[in-house]
Amino acid sequence: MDYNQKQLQILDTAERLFAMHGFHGASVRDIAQEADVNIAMISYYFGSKERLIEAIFLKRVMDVKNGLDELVKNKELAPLEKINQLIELFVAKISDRPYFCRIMVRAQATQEGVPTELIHEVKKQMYDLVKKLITEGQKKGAFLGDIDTMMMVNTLVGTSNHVIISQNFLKKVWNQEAIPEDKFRQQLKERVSNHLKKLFKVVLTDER
Amino acid sequence: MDYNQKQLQILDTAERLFAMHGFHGASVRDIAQEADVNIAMISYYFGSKERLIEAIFLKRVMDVKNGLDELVKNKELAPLEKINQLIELFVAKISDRPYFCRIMVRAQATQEGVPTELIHEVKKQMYDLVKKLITEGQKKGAFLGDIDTMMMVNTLVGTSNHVIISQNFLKKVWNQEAIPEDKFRQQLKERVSNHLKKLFKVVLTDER
DNA sequence: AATTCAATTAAACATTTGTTTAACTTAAAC
DNA sequence: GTTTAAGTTAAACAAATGTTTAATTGAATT
Repeated sequence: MDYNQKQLQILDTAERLFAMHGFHGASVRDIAQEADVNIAMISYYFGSKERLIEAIFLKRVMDVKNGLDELVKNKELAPLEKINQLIELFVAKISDRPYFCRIMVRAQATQEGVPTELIHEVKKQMYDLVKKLITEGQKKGAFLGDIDTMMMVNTLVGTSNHVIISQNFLKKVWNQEAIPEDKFRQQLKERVSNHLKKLFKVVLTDER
Repeated sequence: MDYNQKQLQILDTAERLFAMHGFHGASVRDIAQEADVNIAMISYYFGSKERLIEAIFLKRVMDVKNGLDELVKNKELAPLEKINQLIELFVAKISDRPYFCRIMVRAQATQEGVPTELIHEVKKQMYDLVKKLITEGQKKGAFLGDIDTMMMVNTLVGTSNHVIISQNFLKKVWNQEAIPEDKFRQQLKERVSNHLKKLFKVVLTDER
């Protein structure tokens, strides 16, 4: 789907406002005003508010899906290296799109007029990929046998999401309110990435 | 705060509807109708919609806070046992209150007219407690030295929350749609609890 | 029995909501 | 230069929103 400048303004603004105020909390008037377009343009281009958020989901979820697909291609890596790449990719994706991360979390928490099938599809893909990577590692003798794969995915996704959505709190509690926003985000991204890599390593293998 | 029957009806219904549709997605009319009370009773008892959700937060958050306070009292337990108790308590609390868990997750993801200070307060308490428990364990030589405490809390809270809010998805992907809701929830609760206990043990200590 | 005050109600209130309309502009195609 | 169609606009639409009002009920207290 290729969007023109005005459509992109609407999509970006809507993503931000949906993330910060929720689907029903962000009005089309707010979106139109902040995106600097006439209200009617939203219906004109996207049909309705529902279809607008659907467009946002389609745009972003496809991005994640494609990222996962690409990851599968790399064959010659060691099992743990593949896991590490997955962690890095996933953390990077949601760190770079914190607004969409918030929308996703909200969408999972409820049934807020959101394309549930799309979410389930990409989550399923995620689960299947991790399962495959861990099983492969086990067959090669690199990973231990007794592993709750599904819960490991929950830890990966849950930890990453939680760090993103509670950024403001972490900044406060960690006494990092002085440093600039971008720098803090970058630090957080690396820190959660390293944390998860260590976590998976110590759980999946015998080493530290 | 002691509420009468009608107030409790309102609080319970509002909690459920706020969780499922978001703060702005659940109208006071919906709440009044499902709680089987007149609309005006909500303003009469709680003042406004804002103050209604604040009352919900106050009710539930205090519950968690008190639970954490009690936990600190137990002194004679081994370091890992204390961690295990914390995990069990936390998982139990949010498993038994899935609606409020959803509201909390939404509230953290955004700024949806919610008492942010209250949330930050109880989260801070949680962080401080884990920090204390881990530091104690390290001093006693039971825990390893190189541990990212803050990220461990994120993993505990993030994983637990994520499991609760994506229950429906897990049920589907795990092919457990046949078994009754209560049984499934109980299974999930024990599974995530065990998963986190193993995780913390293998990260904090040298054993498995 | 009269008084008092909390509980309860239906109706009304002013805003805000998402969406549509109909007129107008722009610019490319013929 | 005319035609065509997409882009753009302010205004209007009905419906839904949170809150208040004013009247009524109920049951204790005096």
